[in-house]
Amino acid sequence: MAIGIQITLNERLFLRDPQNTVLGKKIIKHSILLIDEIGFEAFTFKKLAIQMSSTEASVYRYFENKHMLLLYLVSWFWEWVTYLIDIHTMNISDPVQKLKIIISTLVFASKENPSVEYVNESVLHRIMIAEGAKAYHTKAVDDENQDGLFLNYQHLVDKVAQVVLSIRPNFPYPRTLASNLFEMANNHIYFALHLPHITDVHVQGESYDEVESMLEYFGFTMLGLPTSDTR
Amino acid sequence: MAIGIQITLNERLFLRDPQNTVLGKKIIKHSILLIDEIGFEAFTFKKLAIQMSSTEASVYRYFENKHMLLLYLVSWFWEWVTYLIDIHTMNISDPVQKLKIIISTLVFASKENPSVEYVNESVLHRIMIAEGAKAYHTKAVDDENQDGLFLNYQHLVDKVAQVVLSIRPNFPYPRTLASNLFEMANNHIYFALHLPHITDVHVQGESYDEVESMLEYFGFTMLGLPTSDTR
DNA sequence: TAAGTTTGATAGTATTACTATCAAATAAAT
DNA sequence: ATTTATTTGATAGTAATACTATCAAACTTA
Repeated sequence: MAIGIQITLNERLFLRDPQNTVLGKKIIKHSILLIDEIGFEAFTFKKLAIQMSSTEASVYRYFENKHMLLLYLVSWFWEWVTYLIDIHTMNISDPVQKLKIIISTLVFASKENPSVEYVNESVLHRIMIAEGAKAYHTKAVDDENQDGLFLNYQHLVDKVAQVVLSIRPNFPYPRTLASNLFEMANNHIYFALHLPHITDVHVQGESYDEVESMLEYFGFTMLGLPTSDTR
Repeated sequence: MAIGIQITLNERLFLRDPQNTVLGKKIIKHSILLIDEIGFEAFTFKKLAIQMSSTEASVYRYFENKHMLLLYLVSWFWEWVTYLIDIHTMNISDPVQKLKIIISTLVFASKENPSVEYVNESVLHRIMIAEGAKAYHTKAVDDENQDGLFLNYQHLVDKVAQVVLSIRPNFPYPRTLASNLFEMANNHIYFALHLPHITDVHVQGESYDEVESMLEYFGFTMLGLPTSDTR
């Protein structure tokens, strides 16, 4: 009797809904762990099947290929972040406060733990940071976009853009700012860990405080808001 | 008697320097065209060999694998952008003007045509936009960074960060701003072309004027500079 | 308890990602 | 001008990847 949040995803992402079956959930669970461990390039359905004591054919009954599985995980993540943002900003009316909460939710997505026992959100967050960009950098983007496979991300960007506009109705680039905050969040955690020369922030373990301050500084400065900077 | 700019790259990027031989240059030339055409995932050394009327084995004598070839192209691109920025800012002393030139160089990299006959810069720019991020999103980043395979990009970020600091000596995130401008430039061209919902800019053909204005707006606003916005 | 659905087991194919070998062509050195 | 060295092409081969197909066993639902 898990509380179970509702994560509704585009049906074209999968051949058979993994959320409906034991095997499906096992696929999600182990794919997250395995992609994190060996990286998306080295990840194969064969290896996944072995690790979860199933067979390649069974995995192929749920996902067309590993790219679709990645797309599924990415959509799941954005849907989940949307959910977190919604519950955290539910009773907040001040849009500036909302933006602050959005930023901290984004950065600390890994810390939250909803009752979806087959998804390790902390590991999924790492996958998003390391592999997320690959979901939309393919020759099939246009078709996939046509099929609505990126709607979750689009809606989230939309939502944040609305907050931006309610802070500064004349801000000329609300979606750009919104998506940039998302991209920066993941990028600069990655840079801090692997290419420290091209960022100024540091992370130790899963403490992303400096990333949060940095995003607030960028977002707030862009909107002409005072930056607290008390850190 | 080509004028021939000097593009010096880390020797670990290749097994044999492609710039030194006819076959090497052919590999660079055709790999750029083929990656652009079919995408990096579908690109193989076999297909490349066929397209350039050579053999798989010959290509493998120059590059360890296609990932190293991509790394080579990415390094080449950043080295070339660095060169362009250097010649364009050579006689400019005002750092604000310098930043402006950096941004426009970045965005219009595809338009410039130095005398490197085997590199189609316009197509390479497209590859950077579509595939560039894959160069550093791998499990081997740390080793490759250790080997200095990302130094070109790092140095360029460094250079821009210095300009940022000469405009605002106390700006807390000079490298972050610099790398973000680079990432945004490519990302938002890509978004405009493929995921228009998550950006505000538009591009038609290879006209990136709106991207340039947007980057100026972001960069200048972050540094507390007036934005011209006359467009 | 019969019918339907899902999974496992196994097999098979085309392609990918290489490595190895050797002869032919080309370039460099004497 | 000819030996020597280097580069390329041609071919072959192997292990892994990315699938598809088939059929029986297990499990669920009616």
